[in-house]
Amino acid sequence: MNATPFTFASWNINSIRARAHHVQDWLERHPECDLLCLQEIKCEDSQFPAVFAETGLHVATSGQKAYNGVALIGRRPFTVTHHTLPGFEHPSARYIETEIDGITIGNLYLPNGNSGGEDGYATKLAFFDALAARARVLLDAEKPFAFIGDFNVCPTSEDLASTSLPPDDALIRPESRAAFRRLEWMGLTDALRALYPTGRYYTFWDYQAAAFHRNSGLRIDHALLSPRLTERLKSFEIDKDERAKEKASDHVPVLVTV
DNA sequence: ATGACGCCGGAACGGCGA
Repeated sequence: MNATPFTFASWNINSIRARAHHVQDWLERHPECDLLCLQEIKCEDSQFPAVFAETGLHVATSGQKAYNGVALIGRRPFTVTHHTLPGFEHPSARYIETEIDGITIGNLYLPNGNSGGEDGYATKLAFFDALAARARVLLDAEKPFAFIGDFNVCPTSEDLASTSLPPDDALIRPESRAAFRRLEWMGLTDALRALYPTGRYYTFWDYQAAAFHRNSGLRIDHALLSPRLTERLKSFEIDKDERAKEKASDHVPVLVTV
């Protein structure tokens, strides 16, 4: 087994151009983070702030205009294996995958599923189907891997403040939770719950109605680990302090160390 | 409480987010 710790993190940044300084500051305060997975960069590849590459970091993006978009920022060079999720044909930039230090990491931004009616919701389930198919491929190859990012699902009733969502919201619909559980049944492990089986942990607080002040949050940013990576799991942290900052994203960073 | 807040595009305010 690899004795050197490896730390990877996920952060839905809600526009990288609006919050590049937060990411820079955060990376300076977290030298242990080898790879940062960003979601909702909300810009095209060419608009991603140059400051990261200019300061010696390694950047890969799967961007698009105005909406969605994912990116990887690494301390060391890495290889991008996929810029889209195989089998997910919808033209939104929601997945980028790398292999680094022998670990495959899929950085994902799942559709919210509340807009676009039943078609919009079907797109969310279609992403889950493609993700399960990708998991099958990686499991069969016996790769140590992780899916990390904004899953836009609260897996159980313990993963949201009781008044934060209406009962038919796409983040808590039974089909959404079943799709998440299906990945667990395939053998993937919800890294936070492996270490903290019970208790309320949130990664998102709405901008509205003083949600952070009231701790009316959601746990929707997750890391699902393959069996071989789960054996190596050392810690899972939620950087809640980031939410209290001026001009914060509505999501906070989560860190996994193996 | 189809609202609040905050991003984007494009230069006002609708679309989208969760």
